[in-house]
Amino acid sequence: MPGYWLLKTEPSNYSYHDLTKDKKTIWDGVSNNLALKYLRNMKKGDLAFIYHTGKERILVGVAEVVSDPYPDPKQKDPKLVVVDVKAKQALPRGIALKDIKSDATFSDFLLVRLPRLSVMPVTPSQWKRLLNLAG
DNA sequence: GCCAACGTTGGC
DNA sequence: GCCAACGTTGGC
Repeated sequence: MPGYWLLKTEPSNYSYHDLTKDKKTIWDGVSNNLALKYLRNMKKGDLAFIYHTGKERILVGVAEVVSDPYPDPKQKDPKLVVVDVKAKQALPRGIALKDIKSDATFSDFLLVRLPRLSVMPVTPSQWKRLLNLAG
């Protein structure tokens, strides 16, 4: 069974659209310790929601993790890991942050609990419910 | 544009 | 090793 994750990105820097265009990218730039810990727990074949921060605040698509975590080749510090991700599917209907926040089911969701975390796990039941909401 | 929450830095 | 000051993130 694959693990489920959520990856945040600022769309003016790198959007889900960019990922669909690139097909595949290196998910780098993560420096927060907790976020790095989660990154290190990823494995090839896991799935991740892509969330747009900033003006959009919408869950936009699903990506597949296509590598195990490895040290960022552009960094000297081996703790700074990255993974390769590939666009899988844009969500038919994006899910706005406010809809997630107003849903009591998601009161434990880390996206709500820790607003500044950029990489986080998603439980299977959260994953399923979000997919349902997305159509 | 503001500010709360959190992380990081640096003086002690 | 503590903690005040500062910087950054991201929602509002």
